[in-house]
Amino acid sequence: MTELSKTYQPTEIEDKWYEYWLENGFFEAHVPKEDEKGNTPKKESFTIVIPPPNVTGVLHMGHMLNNTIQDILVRRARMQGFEALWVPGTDHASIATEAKVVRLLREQGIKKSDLTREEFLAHAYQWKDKYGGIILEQLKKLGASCDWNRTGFTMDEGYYKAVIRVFVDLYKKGYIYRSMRMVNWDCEAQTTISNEEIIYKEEGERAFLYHTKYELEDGGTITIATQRPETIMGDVAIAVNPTDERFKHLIGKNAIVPFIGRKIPIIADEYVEIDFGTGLLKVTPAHDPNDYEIGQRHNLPVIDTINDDGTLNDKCEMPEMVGKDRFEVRKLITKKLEEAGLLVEKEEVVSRIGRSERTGSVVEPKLSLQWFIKMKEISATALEVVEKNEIVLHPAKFKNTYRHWMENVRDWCISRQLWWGHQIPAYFYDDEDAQSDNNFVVAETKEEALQLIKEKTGKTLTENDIRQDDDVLDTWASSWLWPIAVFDGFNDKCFDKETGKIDLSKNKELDFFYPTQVLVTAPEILFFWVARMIIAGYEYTGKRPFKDVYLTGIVRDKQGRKMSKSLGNSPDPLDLIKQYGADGVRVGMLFSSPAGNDLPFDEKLCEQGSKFSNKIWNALLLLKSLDKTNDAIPQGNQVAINWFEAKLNQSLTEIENNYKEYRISDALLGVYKLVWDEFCSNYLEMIKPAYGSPIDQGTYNKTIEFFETLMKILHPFMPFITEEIWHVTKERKEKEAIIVAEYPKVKEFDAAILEKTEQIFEVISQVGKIRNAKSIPPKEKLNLFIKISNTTSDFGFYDEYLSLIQKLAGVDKINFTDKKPNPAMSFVVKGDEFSVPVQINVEEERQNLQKEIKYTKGFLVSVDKKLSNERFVNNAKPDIIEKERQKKADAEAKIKALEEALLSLA
RNA sequence: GGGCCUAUAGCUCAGCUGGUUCAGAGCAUCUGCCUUACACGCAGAGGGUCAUAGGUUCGAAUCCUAUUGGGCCCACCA
Repeated sequence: MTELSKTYQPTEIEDKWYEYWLENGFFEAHVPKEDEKGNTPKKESFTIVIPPPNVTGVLHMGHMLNNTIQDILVRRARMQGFEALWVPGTDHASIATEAKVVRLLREQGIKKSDLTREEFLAHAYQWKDKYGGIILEQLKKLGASCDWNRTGFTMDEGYYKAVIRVFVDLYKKGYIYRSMRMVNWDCEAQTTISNEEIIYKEEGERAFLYHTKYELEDGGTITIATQRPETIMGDVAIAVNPTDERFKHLIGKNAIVPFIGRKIPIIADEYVEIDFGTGLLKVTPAHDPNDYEIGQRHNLPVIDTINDDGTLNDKCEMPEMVGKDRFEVRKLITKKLEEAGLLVEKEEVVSRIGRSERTGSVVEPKLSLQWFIKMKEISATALEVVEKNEIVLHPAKFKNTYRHWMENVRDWCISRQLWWGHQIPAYFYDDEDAQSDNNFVVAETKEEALQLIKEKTGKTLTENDIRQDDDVLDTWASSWLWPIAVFDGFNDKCFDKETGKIDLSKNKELDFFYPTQVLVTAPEILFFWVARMIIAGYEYTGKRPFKDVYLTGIVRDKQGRKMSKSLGNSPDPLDLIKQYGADGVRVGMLFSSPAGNDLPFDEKLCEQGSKFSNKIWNALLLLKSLDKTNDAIPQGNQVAINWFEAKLNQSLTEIENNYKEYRISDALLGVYKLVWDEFCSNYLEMIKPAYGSPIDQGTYNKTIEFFETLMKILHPFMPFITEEIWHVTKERKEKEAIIVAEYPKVKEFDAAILEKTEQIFEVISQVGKIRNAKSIPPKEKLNLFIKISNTTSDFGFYDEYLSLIQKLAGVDKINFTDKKPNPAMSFVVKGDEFSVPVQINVEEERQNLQKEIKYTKGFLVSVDKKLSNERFVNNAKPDIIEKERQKKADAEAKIKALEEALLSLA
């Protein structure tokens, strides 16, 4: 055996064991094979799919927390005998990645607009291959026991196919439709931009509210306020709040658009705020998202007066404005209004104006045709199963949030004007007959598309005649299939080409590993991702995708700020691992991390974690240093063994309960206390022989057994150090590793032993206090006198504990007596009086005793009062009344003992 | 603006269906100790009228109402 280091040195050990686990295939999971008789072994699966990090991502503290929790759960399941699988992978993250690639290309002097789609994608893939796997490599340092053979990516060939197949399927089922929607248009770059690419100035920007007069058809005028007079020509209505007394009489009348003379109705709509502006809103559906919705509600026409480049078109009916930029037109119109005496007021306001991140130009809301999924019907089950706890959210408070969202679910816009992603499988053809926007078909491939067009129109076209939709799908429209698609869930075997039906029951992998057990993710994507996975899960498998959802919190810095790259307040996880060891960091993060609560991160927690590693290491050093004898187990050790056996099982019961409720932090704290306080501080001190003395083999064996059990319980939290210790305590056979060792099962325990021993610990602790108070050094042995005055106890009670009391309290002699020594300090435990002869200040001692008597008497009075209250006795449950009676008896015994002690002082 | 959550020691949190063994834990703080596994340690101590105001009850940190503070999600102001 090599020499063990004085303190725990994680780095080498971690690399060694991770390598060992990989080599032995311990992370791999397989569908159980049939034997010759055709029987499959009974083994249940336990599956977790990783929330795939963005390919753009670098490991941050949020990942650390999230993946540590997953690793804990999967390691424990593995030890419990499940076929445990943790599937890793990454998400293509269309918006984030495309933005990154665009930026990188720009730095190289390449404009996206100069590239073809194919060229751009080639760059993007290059980028993905270079950086996409970094985060997974980093996870290995953390100890993540993923089955790396199964690493997935949302744009893998099979996955891509799955996404397209599902799109086609949903389209056929009538869930997907096209509709107009406002997008954010960058007039300069001539492209749509996502919400994430819009920047707002923190303090807002100066703008004007133009109060403008409109004439009424029946005479008279009204004044509306607008920030965008250049859109007046697109007005189709004036809206007022239906409860606004000032304008009620106008509803149903017509107003006249200035300059062009169009008659537009005055309508009532709740959206209008009475107090804002003049309370009258001009409705321009083509140029404002809210106006568009009002227009939809009231069946208003849409007049789009602005071109893609931001200039006005002829729809504005003012020839002199056509071709001029919208901002120039704003000035011109304002001037015209002024000249015509229609501009009542130019009010200065501060407004949030969205600008394109790429060009800085003001974002123009623009109507365009987008793809949507109808959500109401398809999501009904997803709401129900969470309501009925078939899928359980942890913590449960998120159920409310989930319900609210699902009850108000809106149709999901799934098209994005990007290139990096799954290109929408819709194919357009020229059709001079087609009036509407119906000149397309949806199909998995071009060939199928041509076939469908033939069926639809009777025309035979070639590939060159059709054009695939340029847009790609929203990232979530691919990741919502993650728990299914990672098992190649939508492969050709599960697809009937004839009928076009998807039947996933034919997939053996899926059949075994799905549904997964638990999803560990952040609450902010509860709707984006979790809800949609539930929807897709039921739609395609008829089963829930997971049983439990563990929602982690956000990792924050000490000042409570979210950790982010831009703030630079996030420590590098790999540095932390180097410094504190992976085990230390894992444990450190979980110390303060209840489900759903934010984690205020402090490196001190990691330090605490590494100290814990060291503590465990030292317990090992102690055990390894002992010589053994063949002596019988002495009584004191036997008592210690019996006690720890019970304590272990008591703690394990609590730990298991915490796991059941996904209270991982509490489970960890339970293990921590069991190892540190109960095993190290109590048990080892009880059985530890004097320096240089050997230990009997029986106690030693039992102790190693305990230690190993503790290591098993600890393994999911601290995989590396436990594996190391496992191999140091004993010679192990090949593949006999703790990672696949059997997890301890909860056993019954003797509560009476625990109670009795607690009482002894109390005595030892009280003696320690006297020692502390009198500054008596540990080496100096004390005398202890026990005066039994309680009927519930007798001298025999202490017999088997005498040697332990002597050892742990540093007591030389224990004397049973009915008279206490004088002078001495005393204390009372369960009615028995203990005294240690020391010099005392009689007056001080008397005051202490009197104080305690007074307190206990006060306590007794309150109990008595309660017991003599008829309404209490009549209303309270019997067991509670019994408890009160017990309290009364205990208090009375204590008072008696204390009073005797007080008397003997004199 | 709509909805939801939350308020307990300096910090992070437990406290399940109301009952003074429920006022707790870990960390931090303070005081002793180099007692041969561990000073990355050991032994102790202090610290909260359970946000505020009402109410229900024999009894409330625990249930109800209001107020105030904190957080989250969604929608975002012509």
